[in-house]
Amino acid sequence: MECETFQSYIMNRGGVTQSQFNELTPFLRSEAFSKGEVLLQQGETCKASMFVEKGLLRAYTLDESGKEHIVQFAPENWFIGDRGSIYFNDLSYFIIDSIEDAEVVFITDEFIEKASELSTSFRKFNKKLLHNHIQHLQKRIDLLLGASAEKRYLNFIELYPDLLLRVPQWMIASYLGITPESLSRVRKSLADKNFKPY
Amino acid sequence: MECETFQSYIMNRGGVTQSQFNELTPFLRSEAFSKGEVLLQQGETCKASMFVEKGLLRAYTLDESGKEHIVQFAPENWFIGDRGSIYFNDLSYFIIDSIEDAEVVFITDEFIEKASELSTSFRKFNKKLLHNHIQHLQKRIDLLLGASAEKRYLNFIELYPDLLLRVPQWMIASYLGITPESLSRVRKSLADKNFKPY
DNA sequence: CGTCGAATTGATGTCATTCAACTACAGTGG
DNA sequence: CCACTGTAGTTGAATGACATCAATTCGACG
Repeated sequence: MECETFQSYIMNRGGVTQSQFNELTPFLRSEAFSKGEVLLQQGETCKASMFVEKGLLRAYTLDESGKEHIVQFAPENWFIGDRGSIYFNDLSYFIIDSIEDAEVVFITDEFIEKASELSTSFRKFNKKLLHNHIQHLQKRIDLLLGASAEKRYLNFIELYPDLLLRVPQWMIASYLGITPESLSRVRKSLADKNFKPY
Repeated sequence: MECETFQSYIMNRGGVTQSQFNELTPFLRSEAFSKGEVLLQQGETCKASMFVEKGLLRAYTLDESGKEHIVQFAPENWFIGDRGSIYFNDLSYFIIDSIEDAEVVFITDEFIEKASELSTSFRKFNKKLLHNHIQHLQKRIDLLLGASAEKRYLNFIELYPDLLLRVPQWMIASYLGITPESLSRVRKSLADKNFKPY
């Protein structure tokens, strides 16, 4: 069982005590995936959220023409999953796979319920997480509603400076909703204006 | 106190009993707004989510050039609010105003907490609402990542057939992330292919 | 009836896409 | 160790989708 990162995450940030955590371990399961492996296929059902201990995952869809649309990246300490599938038993809308070798902890609804029962501060923390997630998604929508390719890219750099170095450019393009060629041109134009991300 | 719609909403769908509801009424406040009135200004703090009893609200932002980006519509039985502002005390990112004369019930976090305490089924219901909201936002992002103006419009019609008749076209355009002129042309082209929404 | 905003239409512009060619580099097998 | 192959990234030219600007029509409302 490899959940140290998750353990310290919910202990430090979620206010869960050691003894509470011990009670919760039976509900946890972790698994390692290698780069490129698919954790959730479109059309399967997703049984749990996934917490990334190590590595980097992504959630994306495929359109009719086979193009990928990356909806979310999940590096260390992030959650990822298909909530429609988890909570409404829909078939998964997203594909989730790993961009780097990864360690993942599966967080079932059962775990969340149990933890919420044991710890008020976890309950509050979880609530904040959800609201934070919603807020984040809304801001992303706002950005997609009319910001230029350049603005989206600058925003991405600001939000995920660490991912810049870990994610191939064509995936960033897909996350931004533009083509790799366009992103390349945006970067060039920024370089010409001698903009330096790092 | 005008909360009949909300009352039947959380009794029928949230499984709250009459006596539980009675205990909760002290936490509720409702208010009427007329068309065009602003309920939340950008930069204010938002103290509560709002449940729409009657009428139609919208949440939007203004960009540097003064253009509106509509992030959400909220007709009867929908919630709207700025979660960043409610839960993290940020200044509101959105402006919320009313498109039609409206009756609104203010749902404070206190109310949610109290109701969750009183009723397990409300707690579950609320959880589902949140996850449903997240799923919905993710699908919207997926759509904005690369779907054509026409596809977005068709998707809008499918999701909100009722809103088609109530929301002026330029607001729909703003929700879709295109200009009113473009939407007009999309509609024309659909009409030429003799597409009929109703 | 006149006014004002919404919607349509046309002419033109701009930004991003598409398609194709080319470079760079990493991984594979001889 | 080097050729072969495949993928990422860049660049160019042509196209296309949507935006912009301007003019006109339509319709609601005073």
